[in-house]
This record gives sequence, C-alpha cells and structure tokens, in this order.
Amino acid sequence: MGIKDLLRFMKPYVEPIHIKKYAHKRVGIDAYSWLHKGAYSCSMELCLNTEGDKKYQYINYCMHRINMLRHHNITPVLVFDGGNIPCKALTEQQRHSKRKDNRELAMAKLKEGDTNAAIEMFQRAVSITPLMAHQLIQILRSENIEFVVAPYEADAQLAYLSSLDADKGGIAAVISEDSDLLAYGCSSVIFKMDRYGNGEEIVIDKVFDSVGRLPSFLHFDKELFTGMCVLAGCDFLPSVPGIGIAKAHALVSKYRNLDRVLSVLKYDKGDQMPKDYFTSFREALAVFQHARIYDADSKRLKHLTPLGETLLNYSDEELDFLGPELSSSQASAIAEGQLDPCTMMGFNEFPSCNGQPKKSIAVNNRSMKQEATTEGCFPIVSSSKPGTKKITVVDRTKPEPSLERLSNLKQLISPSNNDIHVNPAKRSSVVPNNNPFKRKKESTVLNECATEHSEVTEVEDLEMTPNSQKSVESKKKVTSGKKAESKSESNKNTILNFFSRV
DNA sequence: AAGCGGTTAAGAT
DNA sequence: TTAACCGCTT
Repeated sequence: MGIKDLLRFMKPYVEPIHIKKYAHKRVGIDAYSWLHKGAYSCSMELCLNTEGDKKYQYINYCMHRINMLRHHNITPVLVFDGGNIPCKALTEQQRHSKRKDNRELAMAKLKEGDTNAAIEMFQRAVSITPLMAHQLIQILRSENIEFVVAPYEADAQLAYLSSLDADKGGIAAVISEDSDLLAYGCSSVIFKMDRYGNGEEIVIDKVFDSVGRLPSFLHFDKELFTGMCVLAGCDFLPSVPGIGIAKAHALVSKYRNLDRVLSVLKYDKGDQMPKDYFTSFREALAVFQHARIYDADSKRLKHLTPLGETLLNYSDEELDFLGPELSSSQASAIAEGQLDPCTMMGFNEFPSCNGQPKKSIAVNNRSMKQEATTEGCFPIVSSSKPGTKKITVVDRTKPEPSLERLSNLKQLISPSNNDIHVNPAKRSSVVPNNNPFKRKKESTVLNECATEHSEVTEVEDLEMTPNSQKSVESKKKVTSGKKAESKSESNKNTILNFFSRV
C-alpha cells in the first residue's frame, strides 16, 4: 500500500510527536485507516455479518480516537474514500482476491472447528464497506463531527484540505498510515498514531529545506518528489524492475526533470519497460497532482491542483483516468454521505425504490458491494416518499445481543417506551439498534410499514484517555431541536468502566 | 549498492 | 500486517 519503501527511506525526516502539538487546530483523518484497524477486533462478525454489538466495535475504536483528539482540543475532520479510480483497479482487484481467498480459508477453519485459526484468517479477509463507513458517518453527524466523503481517493481530499487555510476548512495535519499522502503533497502527515496520541510526523517543507541530511531533497520540489514516488512504485503503477525508492531518488536528484529521467530510463531499461510505461507514468503523476476532489465551498468537484496546459486540452473521456466527472448534486450528495459512492445509490432506501440511475463511476466497485446495496437499508426500513414525515421505530421483539458484555452499556439505553419521535428532517440519522454510543429513545409505529429503525436522540462523549481522569466535557447534541437531557454524571462512571475494559 | 524474494519477529485488537 | 534481516542477483 502506498509508495513502496517510502517511509523507510524517509526515516531521517521522521519526528516523534504527540498530537497535542495540534491543539486548537483542525486535523484531517484518513478514516479508512481507522476503520480498518477497528475492524480487526470484530473481523469474524463483519465477515459473517453476525447480528450483535460486536459487529460495531470498529465504531467504538474510531470514536475512542476521535474523543482522544477532542480531549486535546483538536478538531477532527474525517475523510472517507469515495469511488475507485481506473488506474487503481488492478491493485483493488489483487486485494479483493486475497481477501476472498482468506475468507474461504477462514470458512474452512470454521468448519473444522478451529475458531482461533478462523479469526486469524477473517482478520485478513475484512474489507471496509461503504455501509461501514456510512454507519460511522451517522454517529459523526449526531456528534457534530466534521466529515467529508471524497469523490475518489481520500488521500487526495486530505491533501486538498491540507492546502487550505483553517478558516476555509483547511487542516493543519493529516493522521494516516498511508505514505501516498506525501506523494499527494500533503504538508504534514502523522503516521502510526497510537491510542494516546503519540505518532511519527513528516513535514514536507522540512524535508525540502533540510541541509546536510541524507537523503537530500534540497533541489526537489513537489512535482519531483511525486515523480520519485511514482518511479518507486505506487498503487497506480508498479515500478520498472530494478527501480526502487533509492534509484528513483538518485535519478530525480541527478536529472531534476521527470522527462529527462524517463528518457534515461528508457535508454537503460527499455527492454524491461512496459510499452505504455511513459503514458502510465504521466497518468499516475497526474492523479497525484490533479486528482478530483470535492470543494465544499462551491459544492463542486475540482482538481487538487489546476490542470496544466496539456491536460486542459484533454477531452472529458481522456480525463476519465482521474475518475469520471460528477455533477454538483452527485458530488455533494456523496460528500455529505447520502449517496454510496460505489453504487451511486442512497443509503437509506431500498435499491428498488431509489430513483437514482446507477451510473458507473468506477471500473471496479468496492469489494463486498452487495452489502452496500442489499444491506445498505439495514436496519432501516422506512418510507421513501419524499416529504413524508418519518416515524421511527425500534423493534422491541428483537433481543439485545451480547447483553452480558454490555451490562453497563445497557444502562445507557433509555428505558422509556411509547415515546413518539417524529423527525422529518433527518432522513439519515439512523444508527444500528445496538449502537453503543447512543442512548436510545424508542418509538412506536404510527404509520407505514416501518419495522426496526432507531433514531439518534442523544450522544455521550466518552472519556477514554487512560492517562487522564479528567473527563472530556460532554457535548450534547440535539436532533430536530429536541433538547437532550443529560444523565451524564450518573452514567459517566459506567461509561468509564465500560471503556476501560475494552 | 540496491533490488528483491523469503523468513522471522513484533504489534495490534 | 509491517518491519527488519538475510542471501542471492543485477
């Protein structure tokens, strides 16, 4: 993943930092990396789609980290991946097939009765689905945490936000595990951040300005750096055999011009180079430089950096390697988490009653997209008539799963029955019935065919910083102007107890 | 000296 | 899954 060996190569420029360095700043988060780490603890449940609380532990993980950031007065901005771009199709395909193999191995182990071995395989089989992202997004909405779904690569969106001033929605740093961020020109990236906020930072300007440190980037600029990354091998294009990060750096240092590097490469390695390497290289470079990103200000797609003369002359089809252009309404519906960027269908509707045409926006849809379509409605079954007042309902017949694990958590759930909650505005503020971050108000059926469907009414901030006994100040959120009542003092200890055990 | 395949140890949840 | 290391090859 990312640029081959880049982080190892950049080791001399890595500085250990604590996230509190960014107190009172906005910090972007590559949501995929957290979702993926969080999914480890519930990989089997996710793969088998087992009903129960455990399946949602990845949300738990993400919220812990978000609350840690908030504890340090950092404003988190979560950025989710959107559709796949064509030149990443091969990488995606390889990952998908590996996961499929591991899934089959896991199922075999399960059949044998070797659960431990099965879990190990399931951990290699989990993929992050748009549905999982959507479920986290619903919590983020209710917690008023900023997020955006990128039209394509989250990394590109993060790099864009990194280029903006804070008052224009910009971010001061990015938390990620992916070295691609540097190739996209992100100014400050924090890798390997742990649960306490310790991480390793690379600041790109320090790299360019550093005198006497090796490897030297003194005569590099962003374009040369990105070129070096593409030469070394990235998700969009494998490297020419025999070229790794060190050779790529040496070539770019020596010639200081990517065209010259390419012609030298052709001369030296012409026989081992794919015929279309030159074209592929230019496209990969262009993705890193001019990826399509969502501009929240104009509510349109834009390019990460403006297209140069050559690319400006390209037709729409010729620019499709950046991912197809999207209309303003599509782009903003995706960005705001209402449209599944892979299927272009709404999250809260049945596929059958969704009027959106299924535009193919990507060569390869995400793996396990069937979850995103057929199960995207789970556990929501609500009216699709626009403008109709929605009545939300919790199915009381369904037992709460894993109650023994959630004995404390259960106390968070409001026992009040027959509490009708009409909420026409928030079509999408729907969370799983057993979302451990919510106290739920339950509603009765008033109309239509609604079945199980819970409505967010209140959110607790969760203290999880082990070093600190001070609680993060609880920020109560209100849906539809409904004031949330606080039971936080009586519940805080039980919350603390619960999360100290997790 | 660097790339690259293979192996092994450590880390996370 | 990554990071580090080994040994072989270019």
